[in-house]
Amino acid sequence: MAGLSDAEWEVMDILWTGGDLTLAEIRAQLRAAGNRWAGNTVQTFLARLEKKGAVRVSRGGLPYRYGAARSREHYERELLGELKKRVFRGSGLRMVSSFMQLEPLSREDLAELRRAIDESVGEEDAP
Amino acid sequence: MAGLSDAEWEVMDILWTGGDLTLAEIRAQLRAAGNRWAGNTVQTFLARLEKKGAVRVSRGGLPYRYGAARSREHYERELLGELKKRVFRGSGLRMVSSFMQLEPLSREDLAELRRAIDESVGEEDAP
DNA sequence: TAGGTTAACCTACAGCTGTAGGTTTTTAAA
DNA sequence: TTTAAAAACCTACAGCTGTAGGTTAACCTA
Repeated sequence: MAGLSDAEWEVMDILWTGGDLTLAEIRAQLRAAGNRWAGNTVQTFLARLEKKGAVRVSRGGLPYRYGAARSREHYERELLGELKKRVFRGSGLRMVSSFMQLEPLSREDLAELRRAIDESVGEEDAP
Repeated sequence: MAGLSDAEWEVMDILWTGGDLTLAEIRAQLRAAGNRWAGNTVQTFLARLEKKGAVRVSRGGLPYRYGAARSREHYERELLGELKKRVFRGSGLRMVSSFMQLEPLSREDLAELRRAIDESVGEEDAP
């Protein structure tokens, strides 16, 4: 209902790092990231994103300024939750370990991950 | 190009556990799993899945039998790879740790995960 | 063998997505 | 003040997705 499409993620990625931007600024950043859409394409996505509640448009003065209305984490959570349910039949462990099997992490990443786990366990132990 | 949609995952889930099944068997298993599609809906998805190369249809004798043409891992790999690139800007660590933050695992799962990590590290150390 | 039940096969249709092309309006510059 | 550029706004269209409804063909049963 409220998910983002591939192309919409690309636009939101700009907005999540950039604050409130004009169309020109968004286009410039997309180009810098290798994107080659025609100008109107971006506008279409911005309109759709506003309708979905993902983008907020400041209409005081032209050109308008576009900003993210919800955090990246919000959409990450949503996406990962759906993925977990749909593909990994509700098991977070299956998901994480499948991922680690299929896309092996470097030793440094593994070390960091273990730190994160230890932290998690620590939190659970806390009151 | 070759990804599965939500509904298609649901159908494939049956085929990945069931071997070569008839339509009636597939329908029964879907019903057992709580699915309420009309009969033809399943057939539509089977046809689309065959066209995509995900399902193999044995046409020797009626009723036909349907089976998975590619492994679940194949599609998991594809999906997670895309997710990693699109949403986590190529960082597996970011993906895994985001996931763990957003959908906390139980202590047992964390312990198991740590075992898996240790194993991974062990493998890396090997020749 | 005629009828009912399945399954195969064909068709449909609305909403979402990728990807724009026009048209109008506003603003800044000449 | 005419004019060009940018941006806003409207429209389009094909392919994918969810969700079926008809029609035909084949098999089982009475």
